[in-house]
Amino acid sequence: MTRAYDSSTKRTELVRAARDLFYRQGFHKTTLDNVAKSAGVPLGNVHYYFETKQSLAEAVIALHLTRLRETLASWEADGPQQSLQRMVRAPLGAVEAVIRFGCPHGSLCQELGKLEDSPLTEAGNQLLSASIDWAQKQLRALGWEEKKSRDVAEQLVASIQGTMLLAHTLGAPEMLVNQLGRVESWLEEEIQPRKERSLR
Amino acid sequence: MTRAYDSSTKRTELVRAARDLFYRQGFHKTTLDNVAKSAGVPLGNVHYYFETKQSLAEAVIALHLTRLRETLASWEADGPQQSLQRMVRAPLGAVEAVIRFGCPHGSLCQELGKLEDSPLTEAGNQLLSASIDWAQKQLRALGWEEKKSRDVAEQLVASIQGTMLLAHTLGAPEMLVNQLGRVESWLEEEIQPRKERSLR
DNA sequence: GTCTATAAATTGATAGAC
DNA sequence: GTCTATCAATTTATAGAC
Repeated sequence: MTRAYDSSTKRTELVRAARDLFYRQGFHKTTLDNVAKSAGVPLGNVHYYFETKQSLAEAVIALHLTRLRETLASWEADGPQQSLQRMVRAPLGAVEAVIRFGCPHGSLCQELGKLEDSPLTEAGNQLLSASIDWAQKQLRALGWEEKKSRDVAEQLVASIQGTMLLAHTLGAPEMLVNQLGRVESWLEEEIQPRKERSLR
Repeated sequence: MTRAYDSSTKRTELVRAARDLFYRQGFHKTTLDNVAKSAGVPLGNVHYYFETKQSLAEAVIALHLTRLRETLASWEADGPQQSLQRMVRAPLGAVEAVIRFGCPHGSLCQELGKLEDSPLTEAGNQLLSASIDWAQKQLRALGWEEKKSRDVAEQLVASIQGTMLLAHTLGAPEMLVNQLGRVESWLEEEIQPRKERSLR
């Protein structure tokens, strides 16, 4: 079955369960039995919907991508600057999860990036490039040139990702809040520089 | 055997091999057989030196920490500002590895951070906190106050980590070079602000 | 200390009944 | 389509000879 959208409840439920478990335990540590149990499906039945664990992972990434694109689009209502601010603040909407498990996209990319010649590696990088491209688009909408908008978009996503990694590793929610605030201030300054910048 | 330093060639060789494989393949994907073969030691012999895979991982982290502290100390010769510059530039000394496998510390922390109540999680976070603490020490040596030096040290390490994650995930060495250059510029500006900052 | 052989458990994947 | 039962391979860990 190769439909882009599958109405099968069990298939959908398997992908949802896998996405959750891959986030909380990592891809390699999660077994098909874990996924099956979490989805309320017998182990053997998993292979009716997904030939291999890898193809299940591909469906998980596709789900991540769909959700991500929806989320990014939903941030665009009030103009580019507001959009970027929402991106920076997004992790604050799930502080506890970020502290316990890190970034769902970033941690998955780390893990999949170490596979050799796997389609999963390629699929995974879309999760980060989608965010960078979107951030660049916002900066372009502010009238920025190609090169500078790309540079700042990359720096922005890197800062957010690095902040989540640190706060997760050190188990420090207050660091997440504080450092995302600093990223936000930095971004504001990039967009609207003041000649005499006062310390906040 | 609980010696801090063990002259046993085979034990040392096992830890070295494990460190390398954990970096290139990840912790969960690496089997004890992989480690044994890479170290030139029979599988069964691994358990003479390390009771469990976890205790082997603890030794790997201890090795990382020892090396990291040596490296950080080696950067301190020419004053705080030079020290921090060396930290930012450090990934440039291993571009290919960073692109293929990410940051040895960051990727390990991501993976170990998802274990539940494991001593490995606690051990892993020292890899990042050691870098933050060291960076803060350099800023303190520049006369900075406690709070601001902590904030900037965290932001610096987060930026470097995020940059490595992005460049690794997207397989983009030029991004690593370019963005680390931007981090360096940002850091210079933080340390020696110019009233009228010219675009570089 | 070092090694071979193998146990014990896990896990991705398959077969085949219903 | 759904499920049970199980295979085949892998992998952590142990036993015991040398």
